[in-house]
Amino acid sequence: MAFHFGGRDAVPELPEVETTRRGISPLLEGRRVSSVNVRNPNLRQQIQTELPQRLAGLKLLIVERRAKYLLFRFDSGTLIVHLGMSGSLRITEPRTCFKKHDHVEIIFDTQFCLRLHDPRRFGLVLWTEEPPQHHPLLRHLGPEPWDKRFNGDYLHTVARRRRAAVKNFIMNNRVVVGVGNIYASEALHRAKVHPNRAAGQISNLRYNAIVVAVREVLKEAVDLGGTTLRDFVRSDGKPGYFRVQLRVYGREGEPCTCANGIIRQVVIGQRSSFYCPRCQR
DNA sequence: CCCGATTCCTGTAGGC
DNA sequence: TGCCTACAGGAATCGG
Repeated sequence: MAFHFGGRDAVPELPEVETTRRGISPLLEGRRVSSVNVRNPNLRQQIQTELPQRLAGLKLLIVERRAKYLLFRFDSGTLIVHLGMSGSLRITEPRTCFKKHDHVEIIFDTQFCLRLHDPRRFGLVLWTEEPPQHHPLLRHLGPEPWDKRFNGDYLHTVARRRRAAVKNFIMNNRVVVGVGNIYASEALHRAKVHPNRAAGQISNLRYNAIVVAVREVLKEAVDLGGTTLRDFVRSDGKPGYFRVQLRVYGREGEPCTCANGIIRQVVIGQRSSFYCPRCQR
């Protein structure tokens, strides 16, 4: 038994984090922590030295997700986990050989190991006893993409007088969560909006299209995650992490689906961005 | 407050 | 084949 959840080749964006949550929650919810092994505490923040004794003996109530954070809820507090750029969670049998970059292991009911694998160590494992939504890392987060409050009017209002590129604007966690670099390019292409356009100069109507496109591309990816989960079970763990068919990302020089333009790659906010100069205005 | 630049890190790809 | 460099990206942080 060895199921992989989360990014391997793929950067864990919101759909990958949600897929991870759906994969691990039925196996772990209701189980009690037997022990915790921290092999390398040097992640984005150093793992608290008291984490193992804090978690030992606690019963996991539920695994939730907020933005790209996984929230492991216990009676007395919450374990906040972020997969960063290269993190993945895997459930193994105890005493399975550690792979390089397996940094943390939580054993449940002495038979289920949850392991964090994270080569670049931008991930995060953090214990908090305050409500997680009050934690400094989470308290300023904007709405989830499927929240009713995330709509064209909202974006239009928040963007007023802002001169940042719309691509950076929708990647801003305070505006809306879960839109990473890849899906930002994809969503703006679907909405036919130029990624470099100033956020404050976009109409309500176009912001409606952006909301629809963000939800569409994220939902397709979450649905693909469902397929991935079935594949994990069937193929006993080989990742095969599917991504939504990307229409612009990584396709510089290729013809756009509109058949009129050639996809361009530019740098916006220090990040690679892809768009079609003909159909995105 | 807003926004651009910088920083963390390592696997991978490309040049020579 | 191997060495070197550039690049990838989430998000906190800093400075203007």
